[in-house]
Amino acid sequence: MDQNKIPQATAKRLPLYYRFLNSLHQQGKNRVSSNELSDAVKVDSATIRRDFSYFGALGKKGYGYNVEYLLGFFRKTLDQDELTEVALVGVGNLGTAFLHYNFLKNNNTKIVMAFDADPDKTGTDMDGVPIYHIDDLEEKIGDVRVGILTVPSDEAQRITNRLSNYGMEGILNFTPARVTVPPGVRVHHIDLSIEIQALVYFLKHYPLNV
Amino acid sequence: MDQNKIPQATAKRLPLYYRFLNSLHQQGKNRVSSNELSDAVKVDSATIRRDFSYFGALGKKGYGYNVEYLLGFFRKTLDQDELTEVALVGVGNLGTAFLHYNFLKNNNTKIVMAFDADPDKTGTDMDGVPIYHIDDLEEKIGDVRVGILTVPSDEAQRITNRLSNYGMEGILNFTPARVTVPPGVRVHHIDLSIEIQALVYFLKHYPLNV
DNA sequence: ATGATATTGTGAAACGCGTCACGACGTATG
DNA sequence: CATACGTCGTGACGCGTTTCACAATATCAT
Repeated sequence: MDQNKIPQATAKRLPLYYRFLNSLHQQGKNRVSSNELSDAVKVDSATIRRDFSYFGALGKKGYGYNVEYLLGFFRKTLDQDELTEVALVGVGNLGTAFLHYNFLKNNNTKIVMAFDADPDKTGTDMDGVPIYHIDDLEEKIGDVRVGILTVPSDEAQRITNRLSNYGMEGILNFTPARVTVPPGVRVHHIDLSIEIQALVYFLKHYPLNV
Repeated sequence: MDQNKIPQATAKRLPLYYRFLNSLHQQGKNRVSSNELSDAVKVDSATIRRDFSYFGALGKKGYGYNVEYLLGFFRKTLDQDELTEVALVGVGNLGTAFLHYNFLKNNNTKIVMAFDADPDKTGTDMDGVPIYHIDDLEEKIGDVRVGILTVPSDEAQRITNRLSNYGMEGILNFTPARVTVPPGVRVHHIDLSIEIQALVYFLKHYPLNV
């Protein structure tokens, strides 16, 4: 587990690099410099070089990085070969957006089932993903260890309890509720309304240097 | 503009505090300590105290914070900023989720118009927000300076160009595309697929200390 | 009143991260 | 082969943020 040394900030950028390297590869490019990459992904080139350097010396001075080599390396590092199954809870608009989103494209995660409380939605498929009733959560969940929470916020804690009681290890919480979980469960919050407010706040108070 | 002194990290937490204080107030609670608050919003209590301290001494030692007083204070601090109007581009599932979301609740931003390329959607209202055709963007946009981008990713750059040509200052980009903008335009990226991959990566490589 | 208890506000230290700047080293060219 | 050039990898620095830890001070109970 020597990857513990990789900074979290770097880890969050890896999928971005991977995705872009893939598209480079498809374009037939087999060489790329940190500067080109920087233009494309909008990350400072020094940051990119430092990020890569955590994995060792992947590039060649005076040349850059070999796209194919880098891709192969990241594929292994990011475990792109093993698929992670994900369950989605709450098939509202946001949940539906996720279901329609093609997570398999350059991606190692797949939504394999969804849950909702609305009987009109349950029993059906959406883009090949079965939608079960929320009452059947425990029965259907199986080995899935990662969940996406897109339910109304007053349901968030209750559903979270059920998920974590059933061995869920990671939850991506899109509700504004700050849920409490037992130790060992990792929750990431994405609070859309806060993101907008933050953008507005920065615009007003932290003008870009132009 | 003395809020320039407030750290960005603090600024991003303010809406969170405000939202939770509101719910405390509705529960009739009139006193809260940084530790209680910490449990609820999952932010270290020392961080909360430091955040509050940027606004002066709001609490009482040995007692905590008076909920009503704190609320009143934040209301002035946050809401004295007038309402910010936002335009949404791309009324797919994700865009629809935003339109249905009540951004006015404890919030100083409001989506006032939306755009889409689908003639079936344009000309109608959604929760009181008019949906115009994307071709009328320049004509309708008016003074709006903040945009939410929920279009297909291969449209992202083109729409971004049109928005920034028309004086847009802030863009919240939900597409995976990393768009290029003129100087002076601020773009925040929220990349849903990266968020999932990051969660999975952390689960595998950064086990929680249990 | 008095002592026990609770909780703030904040210096100071620790941390994580991004950026600069440059030596090292490989490639490209004539 | 020699020289010019390009690009990496990284030591060092600095900034913004979090966390520690505790004096100061208020409350609470008797």
